Amino acid sequence: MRYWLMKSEPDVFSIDDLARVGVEPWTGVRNYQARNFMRDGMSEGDGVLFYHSSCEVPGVAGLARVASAAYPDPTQFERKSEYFDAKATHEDPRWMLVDVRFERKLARTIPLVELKAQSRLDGFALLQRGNRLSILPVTKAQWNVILGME
DNA sequence: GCCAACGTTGGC
DNA sequence: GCCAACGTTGGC
Repeated sequence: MRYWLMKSEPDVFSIDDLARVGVEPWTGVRNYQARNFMRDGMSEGDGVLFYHSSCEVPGVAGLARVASAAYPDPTQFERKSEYFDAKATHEDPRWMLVDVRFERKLARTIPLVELKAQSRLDGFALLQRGNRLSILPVTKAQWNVILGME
């Protein structure tokens, strides 16, 4: 089993939204590296840190699980979608996604500033310079450190 | 294949 | 709102 961090802007889709729907297809990823993590790295049952970005207190807000293998993101074929991609075809889909299942909210959001201050998280992909990826790998050790900060 | 221009992300 | 970082696009 592997571990991941997935970013979401809570104004758009928060951990509470995930709690409400239960399972959410992770549509709209349009970055190749992030796509490759979903397509080549993720397996059903993997652990997910649900991260709130671009908000008052950015940080890890909850836990989720990968709930499917990767499959083509249907929004790439929807002409009216903001995620439409004219170069994608059903025969040769360009964008993939996984389903994400709510597990639980953390007792508190663990703020980015605290993650940065935790020396045991040196090397954590989220904290590396200029990182903008919306999906990142997390080691088991990093996972345990972060949950220990709850 | 290079690289300038442009767009997006996301913290602050 | 600013700006650093960096991915993508497209001309050449």
